[in-house]
Amino acid sequence: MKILIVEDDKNLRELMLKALVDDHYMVETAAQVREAKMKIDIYDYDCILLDIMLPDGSGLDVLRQLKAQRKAAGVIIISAKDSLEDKVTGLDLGADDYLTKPFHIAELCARVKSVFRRKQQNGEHFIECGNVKILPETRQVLINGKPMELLKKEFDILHFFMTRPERAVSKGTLAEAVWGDYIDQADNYDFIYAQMKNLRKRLSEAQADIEIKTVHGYGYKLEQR
Amino acid sequence: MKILIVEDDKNLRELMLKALVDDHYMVETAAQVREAKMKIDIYDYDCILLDIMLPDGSGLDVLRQLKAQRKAAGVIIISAKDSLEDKVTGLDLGADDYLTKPFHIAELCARVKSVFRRKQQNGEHFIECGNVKILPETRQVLINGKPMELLKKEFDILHFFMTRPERAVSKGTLAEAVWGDYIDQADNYDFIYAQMKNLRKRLSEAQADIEIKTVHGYGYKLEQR
DNA sequence: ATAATGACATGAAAATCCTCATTGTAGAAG
DNA sequence: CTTCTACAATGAGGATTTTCATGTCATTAT
Repeated sequence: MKILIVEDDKNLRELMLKALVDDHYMVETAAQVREAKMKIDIYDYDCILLDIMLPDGSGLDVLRQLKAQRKAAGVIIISAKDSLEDKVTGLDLGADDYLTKPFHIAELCARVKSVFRRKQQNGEHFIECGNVKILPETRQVLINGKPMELLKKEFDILHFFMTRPERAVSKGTLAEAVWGDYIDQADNYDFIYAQMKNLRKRLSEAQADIEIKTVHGYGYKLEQR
Repeated sequence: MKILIVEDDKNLRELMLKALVDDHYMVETAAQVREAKMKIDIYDYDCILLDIMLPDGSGLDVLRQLKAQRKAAGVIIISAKDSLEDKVTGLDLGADDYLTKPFHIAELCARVKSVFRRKQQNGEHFIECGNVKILPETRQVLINGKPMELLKKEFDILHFFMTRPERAVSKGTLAEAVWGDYIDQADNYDFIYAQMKNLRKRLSEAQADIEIKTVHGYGYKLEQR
């Protein structure tokens, strides 16, 4: 159970950190929007505690990136005073809960626990992009609601790109994510080309309105038409 | 870069936690021998900060388990007063550095950094068991110094067991580690049986003095003859 | 002890995945 | 605009991995 705390106030951050570590979560922290975005990009968190007023921007931007990347993390928004506006925008953007400063640490722990509880129950996780929907749990793919067959690696690759739609990804990153660590500094990427060809064929045959475009000299990028 | 802090003094633990988190490491903590052993069993850390005097036993036991499991984590021993005995035993057991309480947090950070530096340089990581030696970086296997060929999955499986010699491992755990998350609650384990057969054949043909025995109703276990 | 049941092993067949040789294409340089 | 070069796509073949059908072994019950 991995949590990211995004909070610029050092004292509060450490207070939260301590409480959650004591509750046996794996916790990381970020003090700024920039740092938070970077970490979210790299790691998958289960829950994010998100302050809105940050020195270099609004926490809501972090939330936007999170949703754009289709990350499944639960989000608890934390904001000074009860700025109704932020609360509404936050919940609109898909936050799971809202906590107003100041708050009791026990209250925080309870909210975190309940986010996890809800995440456990709603087993209907899915990722959608255009007319393509995938269900990671069962490794199923639906196009316009019709199921379509993908082989293991094909699914892994599609899943990878649907997590990062519209973003260019290098072949090295893709290889590491789908094939594992030991392949990272590969001398040739023929195995990617081969899988790409098959996956693209399947997507086009199934009339998906998404497409994996190549970024010459770099990698690939999933685009919606 | 993942660090585990094993320290029973709450204040010191949090001080260390804070400093290392600020240095952008991923940090987890344990207050007891029991907790530390559990976490080491499950996760792979790059560095472990290990207090010796703990409420439920000696930190040296944690170190022993670590080495028995052939984990690659660097270890910095932390001990009250400079008990020369613990220091010697610790370094004997393969600790990388030694720090005496009380110490400056800056000193700790410097030591951690240097452990990582050394780990980067020494590229000669290997795991050995009986007359079998494997080099994870290059995915090579040597038996009595003679190289032997293993296929990808075979290597992954052998590597997995050499990390946990003499310990029984369930098929579910093996599957999760070698094949990935989505396979965990598999309905049948034929794919394991198949790989097991091939790996065993190769090991016996190459005259390895290790053997993967089956633990009926549970899984497998690597034994040295 | 023997039979019955579930767990594991085995060899062969099938499916999947990767490699290779070849062809096509984008971008840079002339 | 043409040529050159590196990168990417393709199809076929080969290698690896998984599945399947069957046989063997361990454990429990009879």
